[in-house]
Amino acid sequence: MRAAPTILHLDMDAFYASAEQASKPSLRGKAVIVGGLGPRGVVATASYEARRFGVHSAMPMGQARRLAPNAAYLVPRFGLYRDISEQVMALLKELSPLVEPLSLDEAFVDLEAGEVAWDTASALAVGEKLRADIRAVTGLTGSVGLAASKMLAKIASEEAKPDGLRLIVPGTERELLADKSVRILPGVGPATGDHLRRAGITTVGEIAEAGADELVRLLGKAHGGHLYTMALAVDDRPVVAERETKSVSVEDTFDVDIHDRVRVRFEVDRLAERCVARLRAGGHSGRTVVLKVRRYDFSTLTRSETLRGPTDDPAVVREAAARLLESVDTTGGVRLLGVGVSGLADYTQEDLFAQAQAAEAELAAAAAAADSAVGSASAVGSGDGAVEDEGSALGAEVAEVREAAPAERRWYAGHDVRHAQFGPGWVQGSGIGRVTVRFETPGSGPGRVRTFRVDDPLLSPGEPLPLVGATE
DNA sequence: TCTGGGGTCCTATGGCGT
DNA sequence: TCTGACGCCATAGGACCC
Repeated sequence: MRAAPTILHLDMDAFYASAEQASKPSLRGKAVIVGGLGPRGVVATASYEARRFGVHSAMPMGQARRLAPNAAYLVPRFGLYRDISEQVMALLKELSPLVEPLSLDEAFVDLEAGEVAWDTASALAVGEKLRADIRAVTGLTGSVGLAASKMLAKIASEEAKPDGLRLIVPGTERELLADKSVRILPGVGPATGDHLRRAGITTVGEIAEAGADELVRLLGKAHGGHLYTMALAVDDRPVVAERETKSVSVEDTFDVDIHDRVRVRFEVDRLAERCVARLRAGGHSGRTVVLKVRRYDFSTLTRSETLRGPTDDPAVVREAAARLLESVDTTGGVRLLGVGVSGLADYTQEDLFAQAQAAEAELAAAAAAADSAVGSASAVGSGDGAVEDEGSALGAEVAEVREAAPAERRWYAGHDVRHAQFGPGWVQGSGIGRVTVRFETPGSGPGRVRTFRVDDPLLSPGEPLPLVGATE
């Protein structure tokens, strides 16, 4: 660990909610909750005004609505957040080549590698200037933590929130950590926290007192050992700029459980297509296909299959996922389905060759399996045979469902729209054939609300407007 | 109105080759 | 030839993070 507090952690304050408040003047100073609005949605971000009602991230939306019935509820607009995030990351890259993004709203920066800070005074100056720059460029606030290691910089930014800066002076770390809950250490979640509590350990200081052996005994070699060193405030993890993607996955939770086997199969097909689209967009191919199923009772299981070579062929992934689905009991209903690909490889000609071979082999194997299945089914006559027969009928029925995809126009709460007469605004709510729009822009004052029919021809979806005046 | 979506890492287990 | 130790890989699950 270094001697000077030259690792910076930036955490944007209530990022999604703040971005929405910045683009919607009428929401400034109000409780804003961003998240999934369906019956099974959860809160992604709550504005600080909403947190006063007890609303927080990961809370079921229904509970949030009970706590804060008058808050504004919005669907996330990742495109907007990504644009803002890129502006912020660009500012960080001006400080140092070593920038490690953790998510859209968080990153570590190695200030020493950027030669912009070498001691407490210079680090503080860089941190304050960064906060000012972020505000000037994006109109949003971020909190900055400065310390001699990643762990402590992150703890510092957490304590600085909202809209603050905190520096942990090297040498004071252990003393500072001693009385804090074990939950502030990275890697200690609800399960590990409970585990430690049952062993009589609730503070970071108690971890340090317990000793390395005891921690390893309690939590295993890797986790226990790591936690013990963290508790001593020892953290040598470097800031890593480029991290390679290890897997790509997509998943959907359904508003109501799916029971129909045909529908389940159809959704798995769609997820496989989406997964491969993302895989290809990232220039990847992968060898292992993973199917994830969450059942009606929230029990979750995964099944995976490793192919002979990496693929980015939708048909290959779809078929592998379908085979995996065969081994899962879905009676009782399915709440969530997911398809992922791991074992990623860079796309190369060799991969292409291996993929073609693997696809052929898989097809041949599948054909052989189908033959033998049909054979044994007809031999049995009934019972198991009925299940297998349904399998062969699935393909045709799935194709039919795919044709019948409805293309109804949806107005999502919070999304930008444009009205031919009234100009730019955003969807405040919709239902019963009506959509309510508030006409305002980031630079305007709070705007007026008007209601239209959902099929009003003058109303069209719009693009997010820049938060900081592009016109001025 | 119970519990999202996209990831990472670790552990246990079992097969297989040496 | 049998057996054990060992390492590697595939698979499944769980914890954690934002």
